[in-house]
Amino acid sequence: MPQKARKRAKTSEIGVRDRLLDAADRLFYREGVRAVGIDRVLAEADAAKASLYQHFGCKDQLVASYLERRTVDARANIEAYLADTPPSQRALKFFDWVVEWAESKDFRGCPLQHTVSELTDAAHPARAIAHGQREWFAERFREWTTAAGVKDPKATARALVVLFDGAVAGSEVDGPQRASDARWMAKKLLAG
Amino acid sequence: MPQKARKRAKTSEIGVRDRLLDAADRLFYREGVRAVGIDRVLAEADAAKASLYQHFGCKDQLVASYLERRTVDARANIEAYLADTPPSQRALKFFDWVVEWAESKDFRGCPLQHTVSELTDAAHPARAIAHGQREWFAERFREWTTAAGVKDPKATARALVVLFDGAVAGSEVDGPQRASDARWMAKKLLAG
DNA sequence: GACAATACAGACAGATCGGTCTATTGTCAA
DNA sequence: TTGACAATAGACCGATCTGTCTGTATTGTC
Repeated sequence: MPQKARKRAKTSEIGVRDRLLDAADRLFYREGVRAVGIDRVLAEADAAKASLYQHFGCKDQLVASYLERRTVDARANIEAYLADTPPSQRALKFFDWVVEWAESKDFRGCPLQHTVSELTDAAHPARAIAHGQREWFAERFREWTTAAGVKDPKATARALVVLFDGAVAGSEVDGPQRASDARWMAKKLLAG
Repeated sequence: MPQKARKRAKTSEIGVRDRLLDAADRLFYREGVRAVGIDRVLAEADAAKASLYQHFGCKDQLVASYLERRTVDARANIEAYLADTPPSQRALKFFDWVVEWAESKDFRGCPLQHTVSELTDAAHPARAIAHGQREWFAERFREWTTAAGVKDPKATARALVVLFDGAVAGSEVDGPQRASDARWMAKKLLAG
C-alpha cells in the first residue's frame, strides 16, 4: 500500500494545511489564481479535497490565506533585512531588497497586484489584505523618509511608493534592470 | 421578427467584427481575459458565435486583437496629445496624459500588464504585442529626454519607464493620486 | 481493543468553458 | 428570380471548474 508510506512521511513532517498553503503559493504565484484549479493544488500538495475544504472552506479563502501569509512573510523579511541599517538610510536600503527580490529566480511580479487585478469583486477578502499591506508600506516609507531628514518627507514617501510599484511591475516584464533603475532614482530623490 | 430590425440596425451601423472587438475591450479590460468567457462577449456584442470564430479563429486571437487595437489607439492618442508641445517638454507633458488617464472613469490599470500576468504561456501572441508597446514607450522616452537636454538621457528615460509603470499600477489600487506623485517626481528628475 | 479525529481516495453534481456544427435569415448582385 | 454570401440562433461536444458526498485508512487517547 503506497498510501501507508506516503501518509506517514507527510503527516510527520508538515501538516496538511501548510502543505496546501505551500502548494497554493507556488501555483497561484506562478500562474495566477484563476488559471490554477483546486485539483492542481491538491495534486501539488498531495492532499485530499476534503482536507482543503475542511481547512479553508472555499477556494476564495485559500487565496486569501495565501496572500495573508505572503504579506506576513514579506514584512518579517523586510524588517530583518533592514535591522542592521540605521533608520536614516533604510529608505534607500529597501530598494536593495527590491533589487534582490527582482533578481530572484522565481520572481514574477507582485502577488497582490496580480490577484487584485484578477478578482474584480470588491468584496473579495483578498482586497482587504492587499489594502492592509499597502498601508503598511506607506507608513514605513513615511518613517524612513522622516528619518532620512529630507525636505518634504510625505511627498517623498508617496514618490517612493510609485518607485516601488514601478520597480516591481517593470521588472516583471523587462527584468531586474527596472528595479535598479528605481533604486537609482530613489537615491537621487533622497539625496536632493 | 425581432431579428430583422435588430440585424438591419446593427449591420448598417458597425460591422460585427468591430462590435466584437468593442465588447471584448470593455469586458476584458474591466474583468480580465480569463474571467470573461466567449458567451459573455457574444451577448455584449449581440453577435453569433460563428461570427466570432469566423473573424478571429479562437479566443486567444481575440485577446491579441483587443490588445493590438489598444496599443494602436494609445499611440495615436498620446501623439495627438503631445502634438502641440515642444519636444523638450514632452516628457513631462506625457505625465499629464497619464494623470488624465488615471482619472478617467473606467481606468483600471494597464491592460497589457494584466493580460501578460494572466497568460503565463510565453508563446501567447499577446506577449509580443506587449513587448512591442514597451519598446515603443522606451524609444519615446529616450527621444523626449534627449530633447529635454538632461544630463544622462538614457538613464533618465529608464527612470521614466519606472515612473510610468508605478503611476499606472499604483493608481489602479490607490487612485489617481499615484499618477500625480509620479508627475511630481518626473518634474524633479527632468529639472535637475 | 474501542473510539474520535484526521486525512485519504475518488465518484458525483451542476455549471461553465472553448469550440464545432447545422440550420435559418437577410442582403446584394447577376 | 436565383444564388452566393454574411450573419443569425442555438444545439451539441468534451473538458474543466468548484464544491459535496461516501467510504476507507491512519493516528493518538482512553
